[in-house]
Amino acid sequence: MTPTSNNGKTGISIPAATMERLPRYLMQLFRLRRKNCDSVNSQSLGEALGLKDTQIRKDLSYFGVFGKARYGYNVEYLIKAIESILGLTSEYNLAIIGVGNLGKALANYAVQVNSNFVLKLLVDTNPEIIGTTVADLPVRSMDDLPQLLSTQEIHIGIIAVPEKAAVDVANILVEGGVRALYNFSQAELHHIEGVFIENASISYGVYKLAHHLSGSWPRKK
Amino acid sequence: MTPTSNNGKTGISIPAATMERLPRYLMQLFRLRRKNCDSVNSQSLGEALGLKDTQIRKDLSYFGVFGKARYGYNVEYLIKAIESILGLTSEYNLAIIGVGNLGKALANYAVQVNSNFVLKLLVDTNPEIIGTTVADLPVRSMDDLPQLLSTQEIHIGIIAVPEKAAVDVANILVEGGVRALYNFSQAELHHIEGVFIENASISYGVYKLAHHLSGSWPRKK
DNA sequence: CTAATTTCGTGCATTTTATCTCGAATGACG
DNA sequence: CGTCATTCGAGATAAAATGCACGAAATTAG
Ligand SMILES: NC(=O)c1ccc[n+]([C@@H]2O[C@H](COP(=O)([O-])OP(=O)(O)OC[C@H]3O[C@@H](n4cnc5c(N)ncnc54)[C@H](O)[C@@H]3O)[C@@H](O)[C@H]2O)c1
Ligand SMILES: NC(=O)c1ccc[n+]([C@@H]2O[C@H](COP(=O)([O-])OP(=O)(O)OC[C@H]3O[C@@H](n4cnc5c(N)ncnc54)[C@H](O)[C@@H]3O)[C@@H](O)[C@H]2O)c1
Repeated sequence: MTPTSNNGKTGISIPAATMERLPRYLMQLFRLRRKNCDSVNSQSLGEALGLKDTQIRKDLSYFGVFGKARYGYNVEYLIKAIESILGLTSEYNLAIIGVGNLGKALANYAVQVNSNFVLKLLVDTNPEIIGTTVADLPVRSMDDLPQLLSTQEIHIGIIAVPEKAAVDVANILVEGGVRALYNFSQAELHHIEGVFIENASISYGVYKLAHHLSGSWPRKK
Repeated sequence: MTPTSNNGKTGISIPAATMERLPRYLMQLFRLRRKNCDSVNSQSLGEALGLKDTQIRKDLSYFGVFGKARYGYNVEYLIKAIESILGLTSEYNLAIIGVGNLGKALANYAVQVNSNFVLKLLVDTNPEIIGTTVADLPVRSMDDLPQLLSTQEIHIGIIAVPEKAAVDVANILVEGGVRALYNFSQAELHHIEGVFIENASISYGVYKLAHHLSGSWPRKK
């Protein structure tokens, strides 16, 4: 059976909460692979992620049988399976708009995360930044962006510009055919038909920590 | 009644999901304040955040009565109320360890987010970075960190160093009395008794977008 | 003043999610 | 080769979260 098959469970809708957890499983599996672990059981995987073992088994069971009794899950196989479920079978081309501090950090980070994400384009307006090389890519001018988008397909546009420029940048990307935006600016990007927008929110974590320090944040088991 | 009071609902435990949403409400309220909106109703707040209006009313009702019929919620008052619930009444001192690209971005960002977070300390090991000024603060040497932590109280330690240095940095911070860590490195920080650890996860968002592009991510209504 | 209308707050039904439980499969070991 | 311990898979059950529906409060209009 291929990792993608659903083990005959057609029609069953996967809980959204399960889908949200899959990337976390994947990251932990990558860590295990780096440590040369061949297999992992639901209990230790759960401990690493702060989840109950039954939670993990149930999540994975929605997609078919991946584990073996008395052994657990094969790390490599499970990585392939989850990548397949998440649609990481094909490559995704990334463009980062705004190569300031955050843009640079993201550019360097993007190449590490997963080989399915390929950084293709870095764009800025600042003449001092245009032409420099970041993460082995030249920074291009914002003026050329529409033309660049017509030449190569960009799947995900990462917006790392100041708040007031974000909406304009988003529009240019969408006009150029980009269907998924990852917005790091504080701007509020309104919903655009047919475009998936994900907002990064580094501040939420700080709020959580503050609340923890101030009293008792309700613990998730 | 003060915004902190619980309207007589003592003993009722607040759903974890509600607590997770409060920071999002707060961010949206900040946006509205910047646009000089005085009031907002549950419906428009819900639309902006992709939530049902009833969800928002229910969440807020756990903490008491904040709204008025036919008017909605006073933005300023609701900000104060949520800040109070989240423990943002006192100030929190931040230290950023690792002033590379990400550290710099976070330093500049931290000062914008909320005046309750005060960036106090920037630390690095690189001699070329030590002594430079970022976000109006001098970058100090990592060697001095233990001493610096004994001089001033740091509430939240933000870790923006390479993966292999992260565990050491975490230990030094904890030994220096820091009780909350915000980890941006890919390292897995094991649970430390009495310390709250929050892991940033920029990659999850990209996985989500990839899955969306590859098929149909289960929509949250 | 009264009626119409908006929008809140909340009890309760529904839906979704997490956890418990246990049979079955697997491999270790004598 | 049979027994035993372990770990999975998944149905049943419990818990949590969501969303509906309606009464109450507040504002506007006539
Ligand atoms: N979401 C988060 O958690 C988080 C964290 C840090 C920073 N940020 C945000 O990310 C953004 C960037 O932060 P930064 O620290 O890198 O700022 P920065 O000023 O260092 O970088 C912004 C870059 O965008 C470029 N730029 C400006 N207008 C542009 C345009 N119209 N098109 C293309 N490029 C343009 C600038 O030349 C600059 O290089 C800010 O909005 C900041 O608030 C968000
Ligand atoms: N979580 C995310 O989404 C995300 C995004 C981008 C980067 N990152 C991670 O953040 C980290 C930093 O990224 P970056 O792009 O800023 O890298 P960078 O190399 O530009 O910066 C790292 C800085 O840490 C300093 N440093 C190294 N060892 C140190 C130590 N022991 N004590 C103090 N400082 C030390 C270095 O001198 C350097 O200035 C990396 O681990 C990267 O993977 C995470």
